[in-house]
Amino acid sequence: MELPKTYDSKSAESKWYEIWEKGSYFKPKKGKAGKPFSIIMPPPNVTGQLHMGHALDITTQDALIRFKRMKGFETLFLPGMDHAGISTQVVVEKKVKQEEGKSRHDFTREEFLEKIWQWKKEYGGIIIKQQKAMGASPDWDYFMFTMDKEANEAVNKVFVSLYNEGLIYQDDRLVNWDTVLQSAISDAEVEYKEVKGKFYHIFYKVKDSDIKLEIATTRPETLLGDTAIAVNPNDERWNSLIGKKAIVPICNREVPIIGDEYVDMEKGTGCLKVTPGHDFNDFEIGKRHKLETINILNLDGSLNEYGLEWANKSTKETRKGVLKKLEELEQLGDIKDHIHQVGHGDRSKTVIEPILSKQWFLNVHDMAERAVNAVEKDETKFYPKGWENTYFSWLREPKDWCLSRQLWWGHQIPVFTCKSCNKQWASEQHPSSCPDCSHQEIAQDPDVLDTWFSSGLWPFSTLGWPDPERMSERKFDTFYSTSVLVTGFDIIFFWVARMMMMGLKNLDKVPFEKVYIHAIVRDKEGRKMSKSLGNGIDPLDMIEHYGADALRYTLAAGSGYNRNLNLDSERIAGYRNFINKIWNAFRFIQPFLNDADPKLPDQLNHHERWILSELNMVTKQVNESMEEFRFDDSCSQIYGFVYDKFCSWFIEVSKNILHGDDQDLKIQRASVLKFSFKKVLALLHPFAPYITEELWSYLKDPSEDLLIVQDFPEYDSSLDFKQDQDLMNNFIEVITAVRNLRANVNIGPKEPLAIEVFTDHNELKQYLNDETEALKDIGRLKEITVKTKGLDRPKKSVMSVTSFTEVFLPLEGVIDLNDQIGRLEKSLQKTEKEYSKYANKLKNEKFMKNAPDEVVNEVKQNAAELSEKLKAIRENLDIFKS
RNA sequence: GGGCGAUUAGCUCAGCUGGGAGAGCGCUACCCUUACAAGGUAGAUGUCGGCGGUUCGAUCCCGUCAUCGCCCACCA
Repeated sequence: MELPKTYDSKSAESKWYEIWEKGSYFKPKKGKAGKPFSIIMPPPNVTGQLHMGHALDITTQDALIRFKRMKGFETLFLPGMDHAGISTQVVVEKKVKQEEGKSRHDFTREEFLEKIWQWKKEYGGIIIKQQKAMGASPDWDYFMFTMDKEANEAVNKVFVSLYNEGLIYQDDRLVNWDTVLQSAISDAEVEYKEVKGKFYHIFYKVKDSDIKLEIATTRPETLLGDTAIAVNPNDERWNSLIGKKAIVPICNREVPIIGDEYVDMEKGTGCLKVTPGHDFNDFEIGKRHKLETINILNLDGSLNEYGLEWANKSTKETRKGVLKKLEELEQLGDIKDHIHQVGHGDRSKTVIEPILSKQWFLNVHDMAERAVNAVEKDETKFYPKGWENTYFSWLREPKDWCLSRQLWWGHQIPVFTCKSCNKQWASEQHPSSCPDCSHQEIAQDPDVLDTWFSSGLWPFSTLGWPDPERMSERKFDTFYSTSVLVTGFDIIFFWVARMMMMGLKNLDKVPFEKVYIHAIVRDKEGRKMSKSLGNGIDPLDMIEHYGADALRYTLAAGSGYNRNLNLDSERIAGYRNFINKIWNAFRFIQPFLNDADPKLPDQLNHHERWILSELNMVTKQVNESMEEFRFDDSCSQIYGFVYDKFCSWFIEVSKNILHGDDQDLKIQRASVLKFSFKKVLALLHPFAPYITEELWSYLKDPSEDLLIVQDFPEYDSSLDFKQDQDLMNNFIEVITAVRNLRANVNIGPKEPLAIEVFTDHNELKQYLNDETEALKDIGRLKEITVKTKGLDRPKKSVMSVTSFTEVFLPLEGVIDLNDQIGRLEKSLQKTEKEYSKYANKLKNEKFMKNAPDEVVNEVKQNAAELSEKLKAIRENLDIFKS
């Protein structure tokens, strides 16, 4: 059968994914390791399209899962999807607006929710197909959506228990109000961005006096809600005014002048207007001084009746109007440019207005403390460890979590109020009557919970909690705590911290033993990939062009303990070439497979021991680096082995045997090739599942199952052959020397040469004699003579010196002696420089006294080898010069 | 303002507990050599950000400065 010259990723990908999925290969099964390994996939948004961040998520998680599955762990990779409250509702609102010209308020809540579900059915979850294209191997039967009734059950259960414990409470507070979404959002959802603004200086008159207080503000329109003027009680300039009244311009409100240490005498003018209704700090001052809190805004951000003539106008218009009026009143002072940080909603990108409103809060104080302790005690470990700081920094100063959102799409808050007696209580089930007065008219709180509330429960709600039957079906006891959480650092606060708190609170057990924080994917210039910059690389495009394996390998090779992964599509092309290289290595060995024994032969020669030993080293390193999430190391180890050992040398030195007549040798070599190539495929499989499964199907014995469930290679001490590795390095040096000489004297690669090699290294001499056929083949030589160093050096020749050999290429006709001498002198210089490095150390008494023996010995050995090389070069130079 | 991180070949980055620096891509020259031109062979390139210190020895440890990035806090 003739295989095509290039690997066709598309046909392999669709073929194997279906076989794996239909064959239930993704399902957890008890394996030889006898231990569970579980990863809960961070649920992508139902509105999501696969981007490179997801692709990286999938790649690293799936590599771990496939690795552990092959090692015989009972692996669960649990997929899911997030309802993404705000994003989804916004998407559907936009669609309805476009198609029907209506807003959500033109529908009842039930009607609109029905539209969202309909949207979800039609358009949601495209990302699932995209995850499959990446080759993700989760057990799809475990799939869960955060709005499924099972998830809702968990949400209600947790909410009610926290409510009954008094940790969830309702309060009138200043919250971050998103005027576009018309909902409160949590502190974590506010992004601070630098904005160019202005400092407006305003004069406030002091009542019954001629004094005018100059006050600086960036938001002059908020003066309509001022309820005090504050100065620092230690401020000699103003503290005598404390207790007097000031008059707020325009609205002419009389407000007290108060003293508060919060006021910074250096900042601004040293006087502060206090607006408790629209500033977090002012709100605190207001509480301390029992000030009135005035709300001047409507929920859409426009001014309310306190806005006077600007009622129903935007804050922007109001600001203009207020300034103009102040100018007319001659109460406007300097205006200075000012750069400051302003909070924006991370979804809507609009300026966040602090607004007083009644919201549900969760007191996280104790939960946060436990979450901190668990990490301090290593119950959960971060990789890389540095990210613990980010986690701690948030949890050590926790603010109560604003849980309620004024949206429709989400888990409705399970708090009920009796319309008759006003009793308020929380209940997991929708109650039919009031527990106190039995009245049947009951209202449920209209708000829904922050999306992250249900996400916080994800590690256990997906495993069936709280229903005992479901928990046993889903093997809760086996898989909780989960083994690893893989995610990006941007959601350590949002998600990791919340899962930790919720897991510890509800189950007394951490939700995951390890957290691997991977890099953020950026473009090749290190910029964040974004739609507006147009610098995004679409994973699906890349799969289309280069194949899923190439994309996965690129992402894995770029993933270690780094915080940025700058991705260039050229790198993906590079790894596509690597995948193709594997394909062609297979094309080479394939015709000889029939001769191969399924087992490793008892007899092994130099090169066979060498390749097995190299493979063994790589196997060891890959196993180790995978455990530490150093995918970059794993990938470069395998890459180097495949290219530089297996393809460049082992296949090359095998050609003369495979094309030769010695049947026994042929079988032996074919067996080793097959054995080692199968191991390579297994090592590669976690990163490049498709091509490896494809090639495995040609290589496997009939009794063997698919590669996805084969044993992962393990280190085997009986396959360590150090001496063969050393000798092979010398062998490679000789070949390289020949190629070098050929290039130096401009002899084409096809011209067969005769060479003479001189060496005093007895094992190497034997080795070179054993392998003359290989040498001839690779070096394009017609003859090779191996001799003891010393006499008989050929006269008319060019030569090169390696660690243990002198390689001579005798030349007929005239050779350019000067050229040859020049080359040798260059080599001499280089070697001398290197030698002196070591020689100086050996002369250094302090070094000899202080350095550890092993270092001294190594230096001695290097010096000896270089000294011999120097001697050889000098001798040969003398000959050429004479 | 507080914290974290980075600075190594043209680009992207490795470099584990200190023993004289590596990879991939790119570049140059020569090769369509019977697995692979998505390939092969040979090659060039670094004051390891600056300055001090510890040490026999520093890319690695300490101090300091510079530049860049991120997170948190702060709408006077």
